[in-house]
Amino acid sequence: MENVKVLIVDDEPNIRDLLSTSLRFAGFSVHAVGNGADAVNAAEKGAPDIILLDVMLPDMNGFSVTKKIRSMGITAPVLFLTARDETEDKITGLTVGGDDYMTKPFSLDEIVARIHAILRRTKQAEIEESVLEVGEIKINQDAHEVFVNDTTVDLSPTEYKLLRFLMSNPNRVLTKAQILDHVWEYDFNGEMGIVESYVSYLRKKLDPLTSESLIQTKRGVGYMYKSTKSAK
Amino acid sequence: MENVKVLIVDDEPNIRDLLSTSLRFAGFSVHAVGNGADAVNAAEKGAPDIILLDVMLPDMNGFSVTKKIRSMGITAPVLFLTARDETEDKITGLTVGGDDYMTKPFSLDEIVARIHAILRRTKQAEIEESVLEVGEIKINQDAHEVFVNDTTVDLSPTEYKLLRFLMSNPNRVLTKAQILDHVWEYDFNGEMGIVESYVSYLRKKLDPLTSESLIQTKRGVGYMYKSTKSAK
DNA sequence: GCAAACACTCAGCGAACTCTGAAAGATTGA
DNA sequence: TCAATCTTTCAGAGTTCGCTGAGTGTTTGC
Repeated sequence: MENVKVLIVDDEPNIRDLLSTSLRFAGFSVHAVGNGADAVNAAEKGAPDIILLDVMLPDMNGFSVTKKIRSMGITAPVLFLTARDETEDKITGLTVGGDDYMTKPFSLDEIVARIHAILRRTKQAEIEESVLEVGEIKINQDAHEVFVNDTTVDLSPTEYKLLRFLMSNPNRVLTKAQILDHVWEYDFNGEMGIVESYVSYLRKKLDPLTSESLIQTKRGVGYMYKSTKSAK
Repeated sequence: MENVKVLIVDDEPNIRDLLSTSLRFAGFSVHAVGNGADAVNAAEKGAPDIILLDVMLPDMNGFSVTKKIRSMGITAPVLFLTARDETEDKITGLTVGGDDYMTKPFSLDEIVARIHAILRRTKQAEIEESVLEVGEIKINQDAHEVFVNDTTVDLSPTEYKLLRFLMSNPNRVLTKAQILDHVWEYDFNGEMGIVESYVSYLRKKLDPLTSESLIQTKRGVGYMYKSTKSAK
């Protein structure tokens, strides 16, 4: 999946930085701009594979940007970023074809997952796997389904995101701060105690079905999802 | 991994010196500045591989510095240094991408370990190994796990740090003062007796599993981790 | 509009950890 | 050999850390 080019369009520098840093680290090639005109320009010159587009821009709205881009023959899918209170129909009107949308504030892990999902859908002949299987647990990311030894487990959205983040970093200690930054929305400013709570919830649901406790506590450091099979 | 350039940004001269000396000794190429403006400048000119950045600076805070640096296209990971009591609220969003944070006061060994971890994560195609194996003992630094002849050993955080420090200087006598300076936080003002205590704890856990006592006492001098097998 | 599910906070308990001091043991030099 | 010094070990006080259940407010689905 190497060398996927992402174009980020958002007028808030904070969000732009957050996304740039985060997606670059996730292995994407990133270009970020702050308004619609630049976006059209960058889309033409940069040939992005996917576009993250804020719906509310200073010069033109996301709908106009998309229309302009599409009229130029650019078919890259668009992931719209929209405030939670935008009207439902306005959003649905935007998401045609391979497009999708996310409401602000989002969590970084979720954004990465969504991008992968979109790329998977558009470039269908893809090596990318939507199933994440580590140890005894299997996650179907398309269906948001979790299986422990082929038994279905019901998880709340937050529990699901937490588990997915832990499982995508097996055998590596993740600090509560890292977990908070990736799983919770970027403007969350509560305490880290919530991570403990959700780990507790997860264990209560998962442990009865597994042979050993899969989420380990590393006191003073953080948590680790353990997979005995093939370290690395 | 040679010739890694570290940029240190802290307004307290004591900390700056402490870090400079210590990191230089650890094999890094170091440049240190005392305020945000100089930091931005040095980041541009010096092309550092990693930046140690105090969150509280006289002229601008660490986030502004990061933002400015990132907007200049510099992607070097940042290790934030922050006071322990400003953690909770200010820490959110810090561990994005390859970035990380440490609370003051820190221990020097921990800082070095953290820098290595970050470099390992960011430059993924790296020779750097997260596994430290000397003699019969093996440490997986990602998982914070210790094995003696493939048997897991549970260590407390301090025991772990002490062992790691000893193992990273095999066949070399370390004085109690050195150990205190590297393993304990820099403002620790207790007695050296604590080193003796923790060596004792370590031996009690490790010796039953090894063929010979691995931590040797050099009376009147200090301690040494012995490795019969070709050091280095 | 109601009930169920969910997100989050908080406080209390128990366990783990850090550190100190003191006693017992080992080593050294005279 | 003896005394002084250094080292080891241990018990215990004080603290921190993590887990969990109870409770509140919010969202979701019927």
